[in-house]
Amino acid sequence: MSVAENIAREAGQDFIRDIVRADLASGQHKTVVTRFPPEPNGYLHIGHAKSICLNFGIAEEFDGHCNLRYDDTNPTKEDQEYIDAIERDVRWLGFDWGSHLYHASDYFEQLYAWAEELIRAGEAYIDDQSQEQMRATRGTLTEPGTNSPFRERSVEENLDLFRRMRAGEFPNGARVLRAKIDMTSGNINLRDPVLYRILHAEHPRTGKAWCIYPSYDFAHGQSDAIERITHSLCTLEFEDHRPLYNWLLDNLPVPSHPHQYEFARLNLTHTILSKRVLTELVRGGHVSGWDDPRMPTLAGLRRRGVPPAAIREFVKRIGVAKANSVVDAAMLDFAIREHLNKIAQRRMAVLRPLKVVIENYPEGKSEDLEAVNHPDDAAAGTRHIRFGREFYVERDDFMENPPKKFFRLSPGAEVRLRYAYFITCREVVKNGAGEVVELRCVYDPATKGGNAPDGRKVKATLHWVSARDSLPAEVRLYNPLFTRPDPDPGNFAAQVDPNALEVLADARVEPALAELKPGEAVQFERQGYFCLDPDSAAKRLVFNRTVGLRDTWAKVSVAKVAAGS
RNA sequence: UGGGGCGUAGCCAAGUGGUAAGGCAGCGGAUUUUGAUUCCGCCAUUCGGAGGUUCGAAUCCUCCCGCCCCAGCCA
Repeated sequence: MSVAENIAREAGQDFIRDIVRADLASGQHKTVVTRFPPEPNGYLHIGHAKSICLNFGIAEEFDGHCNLRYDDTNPTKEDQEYIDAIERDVRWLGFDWGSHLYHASDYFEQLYAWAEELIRAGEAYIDDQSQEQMRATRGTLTEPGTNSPFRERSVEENLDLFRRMRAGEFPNGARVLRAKIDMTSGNINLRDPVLYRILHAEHPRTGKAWCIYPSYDFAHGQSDAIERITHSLCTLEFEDHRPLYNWLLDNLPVPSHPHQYEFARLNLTHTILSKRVLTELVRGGHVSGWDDPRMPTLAGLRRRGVPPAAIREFVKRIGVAKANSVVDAAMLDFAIREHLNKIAQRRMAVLRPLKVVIENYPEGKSEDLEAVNHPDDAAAGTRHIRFGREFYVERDDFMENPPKKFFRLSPGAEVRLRYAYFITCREVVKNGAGEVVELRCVYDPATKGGNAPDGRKVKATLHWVSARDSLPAEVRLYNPLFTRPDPDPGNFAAQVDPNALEVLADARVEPALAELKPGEAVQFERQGYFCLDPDSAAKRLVFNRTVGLRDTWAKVSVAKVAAGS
């Protein structure tokens, strides 16, 4: 097997790659050219990641190239902010369009010329009907439409009107250019679709040069043809547009005839992948912004600490097919953990501190202990952590009246402090309200490092931080934006989980964390993977939880509560 | 009810006439100074349903059922 074949096989099998492979094998195409064509009207989300990985991935695997093309045909919805964000996010995901950056707006002049040709050929006409009239004469899903009274205008009149539309003589909505196809077609896209509309709006790139703009259908296929795209990949809802896509390419003197193929868009449980909804989430203040770590946007995932490689791996695992589906968010979590487990160094941090005093540890004494940075990677080295008489453990690691199978601290129980000593809880100190505020314990000096010379075992190892040397920090925990796995896009606001963000303001972390670099992933042992949030400052560390560790105990304890034990 | 698609395990998904890959989740068990990781094992006699063709059908044919998309001068 050749290297290229190996790579292609590695890349996985899906019906689109099968088509590409077949086209290359048959000589139908010598090279493959794809494109990722976002409209700059919002931020990219993980659904786009599927498309990006598909388009750029295929180009890479088959030694072709992929264009980044902005489908910027509707200036009323587009913005430079989105253009910048899209480039940043595609790059971050790990893809490079090289010099192949294009815009549908680059082709406005050519598109206009083709529209005139269509008019000259008698294949398009100017319709003066109002939007309401057009809707009324378009027919319904089951009834055919009827021809516009303006359908038989002369070529001369159509040309004159179209030029005057361009010249700005008419207000928005006064007239449109329509293709003359078939008002009785079962496919509504073929019932004389609108090709150009009047929009007196400033375009982020062409400014005020135009007041008429091509529709998606008139721009997309021709842009593909201009760029000599070989495989134009889009989502299922465009299947009905393919006949129109082909009609236009067949009726215009385009330089190439690309083919459109459709695949199912990504859906994920516990979130909504719709630009409309995400935009409303931001504008309605339900989240802090497009990069809120609860958002499924690439910017949000990045801020949460999700590595781009994990997203690419996730996309690879979910495959590409035509069946509508909803992928379990647990699959994304798995891909994130899998990657982070390999690269993240381990540190100790106590999210909800509970003070512990070792009564038989000399007052004022302290010692340095060695801790490994990564259990499976000796090259990651070690660091020193300071142990003393007083430190903090996780509140959840202590229970005064533990249920069966609770291995952690409780009165009389002995546990290991990671890298330090075995300790036994002797006394529980409570405040006036009856809340546990401190634990008085004793340690076994012979267990230094965490092993007992007499071979006795302990069932739990706890993480901890020194009371004197640890640093205060804020830790932000993120849960799914929606509690229910299948939130309703029509009623999303009411379904946003108010507890999706949980802020722990009094966490304590080991001093080494002060050196963590922005964007660097770290594992807080026994808790999960974290990263520094941009809100973090030298005096005030702020961490985001990217994803928690698998937690078998949490499942067991929840089951116990449910069972009433 | 017109047109276009899609139904393989709880979820994603291979499979294209030769006797149901893989992953996630789940469940057991081993190892473990993270209840993590790792490792091992289990998890569809059946492919939306019913007929038919065939030595042989998830794959071919017929009918039926279910789900998704389309009636923007959005993309």
